Amino acid sequence: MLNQNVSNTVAALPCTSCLRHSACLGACVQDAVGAEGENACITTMTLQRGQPLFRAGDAVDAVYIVQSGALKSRRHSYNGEEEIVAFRLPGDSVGLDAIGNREHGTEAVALCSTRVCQVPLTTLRREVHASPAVASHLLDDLGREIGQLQEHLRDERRTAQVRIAAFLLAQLQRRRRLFGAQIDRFTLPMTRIDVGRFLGLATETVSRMFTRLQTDGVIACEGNSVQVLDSTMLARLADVAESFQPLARVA
Amino acid sequence: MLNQNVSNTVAALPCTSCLRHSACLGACVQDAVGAEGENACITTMTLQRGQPLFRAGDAVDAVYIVQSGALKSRRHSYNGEEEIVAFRLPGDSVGLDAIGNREHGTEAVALCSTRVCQVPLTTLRREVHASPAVASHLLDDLGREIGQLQEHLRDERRTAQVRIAAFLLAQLQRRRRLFGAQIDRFTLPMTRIDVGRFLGLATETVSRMFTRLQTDGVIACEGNSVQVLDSTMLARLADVAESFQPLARVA
DNA sequence: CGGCCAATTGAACCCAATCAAAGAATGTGG
DNA sequence: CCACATTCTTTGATTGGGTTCAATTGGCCG
Repeated sequence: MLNQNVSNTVAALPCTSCLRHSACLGACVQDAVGAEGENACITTMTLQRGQPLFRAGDAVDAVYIVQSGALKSRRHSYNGEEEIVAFRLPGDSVGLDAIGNREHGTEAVALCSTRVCQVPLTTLRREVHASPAVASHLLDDLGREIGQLQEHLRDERRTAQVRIAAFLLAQLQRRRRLFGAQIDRFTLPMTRIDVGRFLGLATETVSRMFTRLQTDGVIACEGNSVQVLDSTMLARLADVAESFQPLARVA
Repeated sequence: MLNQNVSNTVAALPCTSCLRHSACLGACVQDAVGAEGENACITTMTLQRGQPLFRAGDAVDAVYIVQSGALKSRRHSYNGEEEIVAFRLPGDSVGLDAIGNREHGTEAVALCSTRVCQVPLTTLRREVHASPAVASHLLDDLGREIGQLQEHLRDERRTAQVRIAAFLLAQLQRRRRLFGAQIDRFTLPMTRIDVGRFLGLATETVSRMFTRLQTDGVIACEGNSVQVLDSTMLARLADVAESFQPLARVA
């Protein structure tokens, strides 16, 4: 969509200009480092659509935080097909999944014009020891990463419609957390193809589920802009849809 | 199977008696703490089959390392069905997925008589700051946790037979890494039901795939003891089975 | 022995993948 | 600015793999 010719700029912008400052690992590191080390620590860069932040096999030398835009973390299966492991939205850390490794196992690609904040790994490792706040923040982000993956595993047993509903809700919930507005109307930064490769569904199935949700009056969408008309029904589809039975809790 | 009446014993055994000492996070912490704090730091406990190490909702106050036996990390879906997130084998950390949270989101249950080593979270957090080795080890274990979850996500697109083959290989490879023997013959600590709830398959499908692998001469199994007859074929089923096509690598 | 649980096998059904094709949207080059 | 190319999206028809339902066997334990 917005495919301006923005080059891969690296600037020493102050991280304090970031909207997500309070919840940002990078900002936390910067506070620990102190103002004097500002320029040596945090840098920002802008990626255009399709541009990789890092590739699989690249050395792990930094962690990134999304300031605006969106990325997908992906890898390729043995037959060469794209598998999307996670979408990275503003406030998310990128590259944490390679911590403990020398090389990245996945690659991160911008879905649209995207600004990220870079924290060198040497700085991060140093501050983990120096600052309890940084260590705590890092563990929080890692825990979030694990939690999201575990949540994603739920999809294994779900039907296509439930997966789509849960996916939309996840997008909603995360956006609700980040901002405080635009709850019922937002724009998906990823294509239907991306959604399919994230959820393990064929593109056609994704499309069909979107149209079904539309005909059922749950959502209205035009292209990638989605409006939630009946959030109650959407939540019911995502959660309770599986438990219309008396639901006896297992001991 | 082996369901002796072993009670939940807590003893101050020295961690050095553990076979997996070199690769164990707990041992690493103990080295950092020093010998004098030995008794106050690391304790071991034995669980019998079905006994929980911790439950969902429990306060996160320790991390555990499996010394012998096996556990499953599970939770319950909205309709009350068991979802198995991971199996924990000797050398694995248990409870790391809740780091960054106050409460456990999953519960860990022993699959058989199991001995685990307990590292209090206060000790761990303290040593993360004090010892670079502990910090590095912790990040390694967290990275492994994330890597396993990402690997598990592959299953989404795979057929039942490929899932089972990959599952057996994962068990094999991990056991091969841990010990140095029993490569082609081993005993699965989990039931077919557990395998199904881990892989997102019906129990009947798991059973069918096992019998198919048997009739194809890939494995021979009697109960939970599995013997791999044709490891090449097993690996081909798990990996290459998806790419009998000319396989054009995506750019 | 009877009850319980795990495992196995068969038959019918169902959801999602696949194949096929056309339309919409976006970007490119003349 | 328009024609063309490419990618994305949508819809229909068909197929297939896995679930579901159902029945049977075998082991373990009270």
